[in-house]
Amino acid sequence: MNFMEYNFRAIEQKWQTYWLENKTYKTDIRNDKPKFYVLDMFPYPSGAGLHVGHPLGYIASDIYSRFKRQQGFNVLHPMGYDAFGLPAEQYAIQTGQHPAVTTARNIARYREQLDKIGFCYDWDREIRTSEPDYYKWTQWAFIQMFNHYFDTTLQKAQPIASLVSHFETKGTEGIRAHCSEELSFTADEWKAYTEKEQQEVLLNYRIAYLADLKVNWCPALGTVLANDEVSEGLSVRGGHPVEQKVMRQWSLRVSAYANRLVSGLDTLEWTESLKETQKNWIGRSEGAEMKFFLKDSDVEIDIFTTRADTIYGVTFMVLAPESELVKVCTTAAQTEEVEAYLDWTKKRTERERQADRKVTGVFSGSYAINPVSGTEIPIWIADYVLAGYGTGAIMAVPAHDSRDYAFARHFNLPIIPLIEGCDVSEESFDAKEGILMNSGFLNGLTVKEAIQKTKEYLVEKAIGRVKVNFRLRDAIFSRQRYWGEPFPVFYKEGMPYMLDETKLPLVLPEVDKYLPTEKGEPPLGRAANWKTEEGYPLELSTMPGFAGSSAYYLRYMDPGNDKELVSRTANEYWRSVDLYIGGTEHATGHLIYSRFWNKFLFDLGLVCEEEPFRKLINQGMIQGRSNFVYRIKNSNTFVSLNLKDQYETTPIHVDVNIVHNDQLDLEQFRNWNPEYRTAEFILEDGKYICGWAVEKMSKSMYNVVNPDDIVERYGADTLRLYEMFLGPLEQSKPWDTNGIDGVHRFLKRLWSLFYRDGKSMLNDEKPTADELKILHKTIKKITTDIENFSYNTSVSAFMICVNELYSLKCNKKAILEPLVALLAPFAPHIAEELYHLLGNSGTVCDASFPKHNEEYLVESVINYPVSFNGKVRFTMSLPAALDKAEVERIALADENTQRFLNGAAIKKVIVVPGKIINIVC
RNA sequence: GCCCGGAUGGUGGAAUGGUAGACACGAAGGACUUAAAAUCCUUUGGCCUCACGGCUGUGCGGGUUCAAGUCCCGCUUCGGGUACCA
Repeated sequence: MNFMEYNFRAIEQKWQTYWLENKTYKTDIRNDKPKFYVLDMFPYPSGAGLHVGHPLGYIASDIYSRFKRQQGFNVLHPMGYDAFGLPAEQYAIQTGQHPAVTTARNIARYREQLDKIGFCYDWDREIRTSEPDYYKWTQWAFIQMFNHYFDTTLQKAQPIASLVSHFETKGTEGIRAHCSEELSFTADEWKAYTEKEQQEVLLNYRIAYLADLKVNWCPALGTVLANDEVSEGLSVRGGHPVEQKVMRQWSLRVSAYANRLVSGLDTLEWTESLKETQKNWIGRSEGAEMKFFLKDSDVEIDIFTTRADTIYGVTFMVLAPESELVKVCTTAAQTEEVEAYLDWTKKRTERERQADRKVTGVFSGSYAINPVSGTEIPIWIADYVLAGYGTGAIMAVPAHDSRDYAFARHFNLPIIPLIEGCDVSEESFDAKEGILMNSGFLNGLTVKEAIQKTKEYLVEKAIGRVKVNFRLRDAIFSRQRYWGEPFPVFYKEGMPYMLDETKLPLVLPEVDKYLPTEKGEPPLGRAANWKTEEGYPLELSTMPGFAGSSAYYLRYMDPGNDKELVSRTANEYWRSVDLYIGGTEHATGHLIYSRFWNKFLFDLGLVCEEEPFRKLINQGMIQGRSNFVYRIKNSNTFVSLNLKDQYETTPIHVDVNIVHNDQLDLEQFRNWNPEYRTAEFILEDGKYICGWAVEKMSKSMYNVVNPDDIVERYGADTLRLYEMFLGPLEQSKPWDTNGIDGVHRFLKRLWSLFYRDGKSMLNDEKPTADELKILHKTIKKITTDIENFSYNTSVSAFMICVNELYSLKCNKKAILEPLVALLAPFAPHIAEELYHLLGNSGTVCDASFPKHNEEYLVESVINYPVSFNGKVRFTMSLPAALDKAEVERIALADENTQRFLNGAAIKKVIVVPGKIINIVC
C-alpha cells in the first residue's frame, strides 16, 4: 500500500489489524530473555467511558514497555478491569439493570477506546475482578487470612493451628500474637471453653476477623466504609455524610503489618512524597506507655505519650468518652453531668466534631496520682481524646501541648511550664527543644535526654514501658452491598466458618432488587437459598472495592490457572512489578492494601517477592480546560473575549469540542443547543474568541474531551505524542487541545522525509558527519529521557531531529532507519509503516533500540561565551582541543576582550573548557 | 497546624551552578492559491534605539559564588496530602 500523504487513518487501521492477527503482543515465559513487568493501575469501567486524562499513564507505560522490548527484554504488559463497584450498583438500583450487564457494556466501550490508541497489551491475559474464576482467588486469599495469625516476635503470619496447640499446652502464656484485645487464660481454661467460646477467642487473633467495631457507616450508601474511603466526614464516592456506629464486621489485621509496611518503603523506588504520604498514614510514633492509678484504688489508667519528659507538668488527665474507665472514674455526684456529656458526644457525627472545634468536656469527680511526682490530678472526660488511638486516655500537659492548653484555659486548670525561658502566657510551647526545669530529677537536661531518661526510669520502677504506636487501623472488609465478592463464609451457632476451598468460587447469587431487605439486611438477604448444602446461612455482606485489586498483578502472571492464584514457575519468572504507573489517589488505599496482601502471601511462601511494586510513577492529573462565550445581558448576542468589557455580559460554558484554538465554530455553536439557533455574534477580526479557565474535567463544564475524537481527527500517534508533549508526566496540567497541530505537523514532516509528491524519497547514500551527529545526538537524548520518564523533552528532541534532517534534505536510509526504531515506542503506527517502507518485514516492535556512538558526537569547534564579571558580552569559536591555558591566552588577546575591558585591570580569569570563559575585573 | 510539591514570555513548557526562554502553540508579516485549507519562509520576553547596540528580566527580600532560574536563609502565594493521633 502506498500513500500519497500521511494517511493516518489507513495506516493505523492497517497495523492495528496486523498486530491483532499476528498476536504481536502475546507474552510467554522466555528463559532466554530477562523479564520486565510494566503495569498500569487497571481502570474501573465507568459508564462515561475514557476521557483524554485516562490514557496519559497508559501511554507512558506503553512507551516504556515498547522501549524495554526493543532493548531485548521479555515484557509483561497486561490490562484488565476493576469491575466490581458502587456506580454499577447505584445504576442497577435506579434501572433494575443487572450490574453485570452494565459492567460488560462499559468494558466493551473501554476496550474499543483503548484499542484505538494502539497499546501493546497482551489481551490474552485480561482479567476482570467480577468474574468468578478471578474472584475465586480473592475468596481463597481471604480463607488463608482467616486461617492465620500474626506472630509479633517472628513478625510474620503463622497458621492458626499452631496458636491453638499453644493454647492447649500453655494457654496464653508466652503468646506473642497481634490481637484486638490482650487475653489471659490457662490451658485448662482453654480446654474447658465451648467450641463457640474457642472460636470467639480465635477471632481475636485471626488476620481476617469478625468483630464489633466502631465503623464509618454511610446511611446514603447503606454500607460501612474503610478509613481511606472517608474524607472529612464524607464518603469519597458521592460525598455522603458518614457517621460512627458499632457493628459486627469483617476486618483485615493490616495494623499487624504496620512495622513492615513502614520499613519496606526504604527498599522501593517510589517518590519521596508518596513514601511520606504512606508513612504519615501508617503514623508510627515512638513513645511510652505509663500507668497512673486512681486515687485510693488499684484501678490502673494507662496512657500513651511521646513526651515522657513532661511528666512533671501533668495537671490533669483526660479520658475519651468511649473509654471503659469512664464508668469507673465517675463519682456519684458527677454521674448526671457525665451522662449528659456522653449523650451529647454520641449524637455528634464525625463531621460535626471536626467542623466544630469548641472546647468541651466534663469533670469525672475522681483524681489520679502522678506515678513519678506523686501529685494528685483531676480526671476529665472530653472528646478531643480519641478512643481509637493509643489507650484512649492521656496525661495532659497544658504548658507543652496546644490542645491541653486550650482545655486548661477553658476550664481554668493549672499550667506548669517545664522548659527554661518558655512563655506560656498566650500559647503552649510545643517544640521538642530546650532545657527542662520544674522537673525533679530531669532538671537541666535537654528534652531529648529527658525523654530517654524518663523511659529508663519508667521501666526501672515498673510504672511503664517503651511503646511504638501506629495510627494505621485495621481495614474494615465488609460492605452491605450487592456488587462485590461474596464472602466464602457460613455461620454455625452465630460463629463464622470458612467454606471448603473445593467449594470456590462461591458465585454471587441473583436477587430481585439491589436494595436492603425489609429487615435491614444487605441485598444478599434477598437471594434464594443463600446457604450451604448443609443448610447453614452464608454471609450477607460482600467484600469492598479494594479486595479485587489487592493481588491482581499476581494473577496477570498466570491468568488461566484454575489450580492456584499463580504458579510457582510463573511467579518466580515474573516476580514483581518493575514499573507501576498510576494516580496518587491510591496512595493510602490500594497501595497499602496491596502491599499488605502481598506480604501476607509472601509469609505463606506463595510469592517470592515481599514488595509488589518496585518502581512507581504517579502520572499527574489531567484537569479540564473550559471555554466560555459571553452573552450580552437580556439578549441572544455573544461578544468575543477581547470586546466583552464594553458590554454587560454573562459568561457561559461552551463545549470545548466546538472550539478550536479558542476560536468558536459559529455554525456548530448554533446547532449545539436550540436556544442558540438564532444567536448573533460580535466578532473581533472576523473571529469569535472564547475565554478559558482550568476546572475539573466534567460533563457539566462541557470540557470533557474524548480520545476517540482526537484519534479520529489527528490519529492515535498524534494523540500519544501530544499527551506526552503536554508537560512532565508527574505534573498535573490542564488538557488543552491548542498545540496539537504542532505534533501533527511534526509527523507529517517526518513522513515527507520518506515520501513526497507520490514517490519515495529514500536513497542509499552514505551519511555525512553532520547527519550522523544529528542522529546520534537524538539517540542519546531519547534513551536518557525514556529512562527518566522525561517524555515531553523526548518529543521535542524528535522535532529538532526531523527539522534538522529536513533542512539538510536528508532522505538517507542509513539515518532514517534508526530514527524509525527510535520513534517506534512513541508513535508505533507510523513507525511500523515506515519500517516496512524501508524494506523490513516482521514488526518494528522487535527492531532493536539504537545505541548512540559517542564518536559521532565529538565537537571540533566550541563556541565559547566570553563574560565579564558573569555578564556575557560576546562569543568566540575555538578548536575544542585547546587546553585551559591556551583558551585563556587567546581570549585575553582578542580585540573584543580589550574593548570590553576598556583599560580595567584583570583580577582573575575562569576558563571552564568546553563551557565558558569568565573574566573578573 | 503539620508534611510534600510548585511559581520562568500571551500559552504549554526547556535549561548536569556556566550564553534563560529549547521545542511547540498563538500572534504578526510574507510566498503559493480565484479563495480557503495545507505547505513553506521571516519575526516574536520587556524597555530604549532608524540602526549598531544597550539596559532589564525566572513570585518577593537577603546571602554564598568568578558565575544563581538552579545552592542556603527568611517571606508571599498556589496546588496536593493529612489532622484534636497525645
